[in-house]
Amino acid sequence: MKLSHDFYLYDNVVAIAKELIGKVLFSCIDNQITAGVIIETEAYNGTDDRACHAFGGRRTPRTEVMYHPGGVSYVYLCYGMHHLLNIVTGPKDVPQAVLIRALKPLQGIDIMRKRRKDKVPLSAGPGTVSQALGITTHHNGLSLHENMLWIEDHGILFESISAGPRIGVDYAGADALLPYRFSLSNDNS
DNA sequence: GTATGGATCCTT
DNA sequence: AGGATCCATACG
Repeated sequence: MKLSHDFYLYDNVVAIAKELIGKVLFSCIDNQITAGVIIETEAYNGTDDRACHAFGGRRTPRTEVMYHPGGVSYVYLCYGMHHLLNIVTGPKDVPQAVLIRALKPLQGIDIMRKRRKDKVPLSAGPGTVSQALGITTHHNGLSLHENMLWIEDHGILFESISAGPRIGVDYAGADALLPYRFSLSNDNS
């Protein structure tokens, strides 16, 4: 079943980023259901996090959705060509989000391969995750309690989850070193 | 209005 | 190791 409102509203994006490892992300786009187990995430922790788009309270048309109550999508274009999928968390007006960086494909794998044009990896790396699921900026601001994009708890537990610095945020100075990236420690592929 | 650079991916 | 590729943002 879908994760509850409370799961997303908890005011601790780092804890949520870790808890999302092992949950199952679904999309139903163009009448095609695809899903995968979340195996890598990163937390972006509000106005005090230099790596966060909402650092310093920046509120623009792009970042607006991060200020919504948790439980909606935040999709934006990176490097002019990659759509990156984030999950907004925390209370209203607290701009926190979790970047989904990698999935273990679970359902609709043929569809995912087709969307990826048979390239590998199928869904490891934030740009490829969105592509495999059919996510674009058109899917920004979707509620995860509806039937286009949602996350379920299938009771999957992993023995050890490792934390480390986030990828590609060197510009964030000391904040780039924070252990806000979570992934599986050992290969369970 | 212009300028700048990025939460990346893919091929060499 | 480097090119692709273009929007969002910041600045004037």
